[in-house]
Amino acid sequence: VEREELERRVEALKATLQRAGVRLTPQRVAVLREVLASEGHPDAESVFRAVKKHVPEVSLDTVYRTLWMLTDLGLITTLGSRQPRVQFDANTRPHHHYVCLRCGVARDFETGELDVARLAEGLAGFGSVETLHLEVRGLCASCAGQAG
Amino acid sequence: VEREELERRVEALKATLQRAGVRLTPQRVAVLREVLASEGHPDAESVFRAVKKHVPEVSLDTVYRTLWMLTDLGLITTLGSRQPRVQFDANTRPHHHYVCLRCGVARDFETGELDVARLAEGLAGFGSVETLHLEVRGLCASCAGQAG
DNA sequence: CTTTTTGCAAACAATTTGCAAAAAA
DNA sequence: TTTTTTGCAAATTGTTTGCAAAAAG
Repeated sequence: VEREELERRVEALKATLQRAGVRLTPQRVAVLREVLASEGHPDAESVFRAVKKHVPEVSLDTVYRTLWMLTDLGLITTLGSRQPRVQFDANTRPHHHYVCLRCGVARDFETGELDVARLAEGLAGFGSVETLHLEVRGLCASCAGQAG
Repeated sequence: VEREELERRVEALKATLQRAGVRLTPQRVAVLREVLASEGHPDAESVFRAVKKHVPEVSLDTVYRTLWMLTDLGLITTLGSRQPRVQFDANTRPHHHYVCLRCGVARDFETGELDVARLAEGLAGFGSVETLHLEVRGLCASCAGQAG
């Protein structure tokens, strides 16, 4: 991401946040600039380190708060499931998971959609392909029935 | 899973473990029976509660140790990535992740393999489909280059 | 008997929270 | 000047670890 394009995205995000009624503090602007500038998939700590270079008095919890706020607004996402505990799975057949965004329940399903061989071919430049994990998230029937 | 089929699986697993040189303590047998019996995707705590009914003196850390041992042997798996920290992602385009099993580096990729509409159709019984997250795990080129 | 495994209690690491002071609107 | 946000420090939560006693082979 080149500097000019980055600034364009920062300004766009700032506008979106203001429209959402979010106060633009220097800390928040610094955090969002760093996430947008990050090539990879930074954790809170590394965003924190990057932000501190420009706003030395920032605290780690503000970085967390800002990152989750951006996530809640759908402006960034997180890798992996957001379940706080490890979940084990004794199903040894190849399968995938449907996870409810509200109650967290996870159900197994199988699909013929994924051609492992074709995927592995496309990803050959990255490395070997050992396993595939498809997670579909949505509102489960039971949760959809309740208000919300 | 009916009782008879369950016992068959328990015995099969016990045999596998012995072949792997693992000592069959009552705690371990109870843990593996509970994981096999579990319909869903239990966390360590709920396996712990179930095991305690039969082996009251069992401790939570033994449950963890046993579950991870089964995982290491490839006999069960875990849901979600096993990264200890949340990773944020500012890439707003629909994309998927290739994650290295050794170094944990995550790279984005896109694919035309997944037909969201068709998937949503197949999963209609579970609930709505909001997002898809495909995670491919393997050994990245850089890690494959090193010994191991 | 020798080696591994257990239960306990304490340690850990990532993340979250309560709150008074500081900053935004 | 009213409301939100911050930084700090302490709390919380899920998981792991060191160790002496107990159990497995």
